[in-house]
Amino acid sequence: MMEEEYQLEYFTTHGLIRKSCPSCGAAYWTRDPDRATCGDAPCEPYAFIGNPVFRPHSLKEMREAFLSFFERHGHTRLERYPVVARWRDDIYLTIASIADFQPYVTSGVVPPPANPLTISQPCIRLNDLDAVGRSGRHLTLFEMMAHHAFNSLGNEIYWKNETVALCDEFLASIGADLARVSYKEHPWVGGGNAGPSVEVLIGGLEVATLVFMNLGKVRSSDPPVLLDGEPYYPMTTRIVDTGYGLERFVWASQGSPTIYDAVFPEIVSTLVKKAGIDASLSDREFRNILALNAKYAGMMDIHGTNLLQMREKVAGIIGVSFDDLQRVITPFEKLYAIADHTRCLAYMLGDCIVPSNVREGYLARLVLRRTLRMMNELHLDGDLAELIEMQLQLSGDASFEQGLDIVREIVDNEVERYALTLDRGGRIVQKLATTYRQKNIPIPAQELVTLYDSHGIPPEIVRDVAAREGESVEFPDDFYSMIAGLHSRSVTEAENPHTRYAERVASLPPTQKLYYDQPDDMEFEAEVIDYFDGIVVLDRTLFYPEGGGQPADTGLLITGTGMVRVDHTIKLGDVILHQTKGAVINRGERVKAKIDEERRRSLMRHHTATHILLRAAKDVLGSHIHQAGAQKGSESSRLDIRHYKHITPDEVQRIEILANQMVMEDSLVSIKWEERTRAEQKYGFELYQGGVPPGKEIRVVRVNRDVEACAGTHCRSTGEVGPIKIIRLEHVQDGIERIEFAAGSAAIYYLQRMEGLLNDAAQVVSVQVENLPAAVQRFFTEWKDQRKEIERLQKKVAELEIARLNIEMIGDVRVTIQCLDATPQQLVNIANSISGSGGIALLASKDGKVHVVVGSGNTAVNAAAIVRKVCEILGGKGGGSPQLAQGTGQRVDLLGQAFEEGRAAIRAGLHG
RNA sequence: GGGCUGGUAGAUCAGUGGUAGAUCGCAUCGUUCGCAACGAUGAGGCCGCGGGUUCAAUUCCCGCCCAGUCCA
Repeated sequence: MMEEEYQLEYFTTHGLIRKSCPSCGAAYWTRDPDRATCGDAPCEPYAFIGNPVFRPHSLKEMREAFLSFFERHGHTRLERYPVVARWRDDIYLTIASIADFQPYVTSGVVPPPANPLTISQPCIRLNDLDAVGRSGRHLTLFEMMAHHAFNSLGNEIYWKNETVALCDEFLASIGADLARVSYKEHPWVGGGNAGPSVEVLIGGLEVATLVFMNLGKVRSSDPPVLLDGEPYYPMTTRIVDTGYGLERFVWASQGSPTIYDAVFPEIVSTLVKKAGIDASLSDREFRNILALNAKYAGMMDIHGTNLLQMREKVAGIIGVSFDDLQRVITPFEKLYAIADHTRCLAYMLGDCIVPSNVREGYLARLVLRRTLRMMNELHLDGDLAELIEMQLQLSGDASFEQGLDIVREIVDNEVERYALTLDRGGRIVQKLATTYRQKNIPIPAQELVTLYDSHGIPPEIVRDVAAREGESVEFPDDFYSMIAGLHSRSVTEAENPHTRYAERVASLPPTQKLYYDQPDDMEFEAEVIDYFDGIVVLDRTLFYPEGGGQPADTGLLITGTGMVRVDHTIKLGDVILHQTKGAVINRGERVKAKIDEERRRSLMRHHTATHILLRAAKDVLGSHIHQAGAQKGSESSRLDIRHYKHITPDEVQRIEILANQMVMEDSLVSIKWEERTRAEQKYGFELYQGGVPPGKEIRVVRVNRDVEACAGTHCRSTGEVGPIKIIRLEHVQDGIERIEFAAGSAAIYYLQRMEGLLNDAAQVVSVQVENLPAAVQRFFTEWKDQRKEIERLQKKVAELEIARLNIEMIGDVRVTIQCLDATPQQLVNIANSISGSGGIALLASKDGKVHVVVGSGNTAVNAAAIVRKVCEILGGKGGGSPQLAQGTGQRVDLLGQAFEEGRAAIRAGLHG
């Protein structure tokens, strides 16, 4: 980045000079001619610890100081956005204040909600998860205080000089000595944009970054600037993107050993007490170690793997043994991490994330389980829900949508689930440990992979459990890459089969979309603009193209010479393609068109019903209910929602009743195009249920109390929807429940079909429908009882049969060879009874074919061998154990001969 | 959406191509003033559902359902 970008008039007129840091080489601006380094870690240790650089502020005081300062200086204060970036489909969590305004405001498509503006935006970043609690400064959730100015041609707000001036003035307003502040030059690149930026440093701490976004990836006539080898071009919109770390300001204002002590003193002290380490805090030496560690830990670049090296270094610097440092620090690290994680979870859950194994829900679960593990390691009794609730209240943030009771329920749910997983895991590991101890080898790495991949048991836990069983574990360093290898597969991307038409379609004028203005019309006339591969392009159409979960319309085109069927309609850019079968159509021809009315009306009913059901589900289940997908059909439709447990039958009924009440209220459905930012402010991000539509304006559909951005066709009023019947519930995947339903006539058909099934079933057992459950229950019980009775009787019969059997003695062994009138099961019973007392039985029964059973109580005679021989003669097969064997054969007529062979074989066995 | 693991008695799980098992729990009896413990006896199973292979399937194969888990 060019040096002149940083030659600000403000710097030169306010006595700042440009210096170069001997440690890192970076250029920086300072008022202090004697300053030695740039002032950033690791060039300089934290100087503010024990020696604050601002007047003491609490979190709340600092936030207010910032926002009101910028309000006084012409900025409009904005409410924070949710930590889940629901207005974007490229990221799950809000990672910076500027993320609130991407992509449409930053690209200039949509005007900003205010200009200039100020905001304190809670952001979540999980990429340094391992450093949280250890480094003394990392957080999963932090508030990025910001002032933004969006400059465009003809609308210049302010640029670099004013930004730095505001920064200086704000720092001074909270008590900073400006002589200690340095501005470090630092070219910024991120998310397809770039520009010069300065880092604001004081007391060794970077407290803010001022970014001047003026480069983008959109090609222009200006020469490109190369950054990291990538070309960037000047933009017409230039954005002041500042980020002031609220927590860092608070920390620097208090000079506490770690950021955690400054930011959540209440939680930290609660946890210290709970963990029973409050006594050691009064020990001076102990405190000293903590403070020194904090001071130098900040200088180290922490990434999980080299933590131990870092610790050794710190131990060396502050002059204690590695083990002492480790012993003192470890519990505090965990405790700090818990303090941080619970606040992160409070915002995640408060902003309605549902923990699950997908998307942002997975991230919430990740943080939650990590917190539980650390609580467990510190032997913290007490429930997580309580801590999170405490964080929610301490935050003083009134904008959480989720109710406390549901947050508690979700957390308790997750805690219980994790306990179950670990419990189950513990048993599996125990079993494995026993197996491998017997073999006298350690548990192999492959087993660890299976345990983690299939059962979610992390190897650390396997090691612990195995150790308790006195068994060691083979824990390879590349464990997680082994896992990654298991899952690395090329993702086959679904290709839109119509993109090959893109070039041809690009030259065509946009199709006029009649279906929006005339949702009730089903017939129209139009001119054929183009015709190729059976695809008809019209100048205007009522055919709704597939999109937003609503299937395409079908229908007829009537030409001068005949009729053509439209099977499918799709949208490609601004052009709508009608896919046809049948006759050839000529360009320029006028056609009459007719949509399949019943189908379309049913689709509209189902679509409007989807909105109603979503609202009803939200009312019944809680404000975390979001649409996770939907598919409309003309027979039935599906609505997938995010929810943390299974919907109960009782809840289904309540949702159904509520939905139908909204239908009966027969309120008008209102549809209007609104400017994006305005709509977001008016209705919130609940608007985006079926994905985030592009563009400056969005189509806002209001159905009763539900308001969504939606491009589909809808009924005029809720009354037109007709009855809504939930058909079935399905658990699609963790955290997502599917509601399948029918609306209008489809609902009636469904009810009729169900009624028919009930009637048929009732008729079979000859009872009234009302009595069906009781009758079926009775029959089932009776059937079970009778089965048992039959079994008992068969045993009895077998006993009687045995008494009547012909017994011949071969040597001193009792042998029975006989054909009986009995079931195969009975034969088995009899044979068993005889072999049980040392005898040998060769039994058969005839029913079309011959069943043969041999029981042998004598080791000299192998029952299976006898059966094989006998069945072979009978033209069949058989086998079994030496004690009992069975088989069949077709040749009933050869039974006598078969018996003789059998007798010979038994005799041979006994005499052999 | 894809991969993997599992589904057997009320619970936890063995097991097997040829008569379904263990432990705990439960019931009854015994021992005891009573309880725990102990001893004896017993009840309790569509071996998830549906197909296929086989003389024979709880067991092998395919599909589905349910639960769990990892990765997108």
